[in-house]
Amino acid sequence: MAQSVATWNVNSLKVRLPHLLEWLERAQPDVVCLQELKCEDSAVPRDAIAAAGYHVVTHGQKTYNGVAILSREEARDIQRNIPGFTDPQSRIIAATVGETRVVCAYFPNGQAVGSDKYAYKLEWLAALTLWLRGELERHPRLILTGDFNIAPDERDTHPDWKDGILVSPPEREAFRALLDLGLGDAFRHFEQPERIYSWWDYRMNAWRRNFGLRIDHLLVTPALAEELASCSVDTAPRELERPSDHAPVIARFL
DNA sequence: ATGGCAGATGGAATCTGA
Repeated sequence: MAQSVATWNVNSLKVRLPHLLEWLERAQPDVVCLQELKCEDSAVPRDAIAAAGYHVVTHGQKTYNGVAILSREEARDIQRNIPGFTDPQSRIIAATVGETRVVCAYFPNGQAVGSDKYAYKLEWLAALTLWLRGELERHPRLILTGDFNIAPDERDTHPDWKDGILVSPPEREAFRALLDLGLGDAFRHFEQPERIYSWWDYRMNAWRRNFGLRIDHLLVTPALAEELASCSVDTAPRELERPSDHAPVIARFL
């Protein structure tokens, strides 16, 4: 099986490619789920990814969204977006790697509580949950990972973070509904230091103040939870020049 | 401190992100 699975919202695959390649070399993940490629499938730098030792499957989109799964072992049974949920935005790609079903997701942001985009976010979350209920019956070894755009509870926000989008009760209830399907938060499977986040706004000197949110997650079924060895945020890439505003999160298995 | 940043598009100003 995969020994490690990571997620990283790269905020433009084109701009972040050097960071990605450097990180693959250092962290040596077996599976990497990427979000916000911001490019079409035809613009994915496949040669550079192959040279780094990874297969890649993508569900790209021009300008916004776009997701990919990189894997040491070739991915199979690839699915794009949620069946039966018509969505012009490329937010999901799922595939099987080894014995593990990997669902890579870029959850909608929602913009502001009460907005049209917020309504879309909640509809999308409901469709995702309904779909996953069936997927979990077929795949005892499943990992749902990506940029959830939800900070699950107060531990996942800087103490000064006020209410609003990403932390509203309906969003947190939707996150809870995913856990209620039988999934566990890999990060919370372990004792963790306080104030660990995965995203920091480019503005406000947020990174230097650690004014962040933990919104990038890996949720696993019990069969995978039993094999978890660690789960941590790797903040090193956030220190680089022209960083993504998200840091990669990686789960390692026994 | 919720802005003032960053990326894409297109070739300036606007949209989106979170």
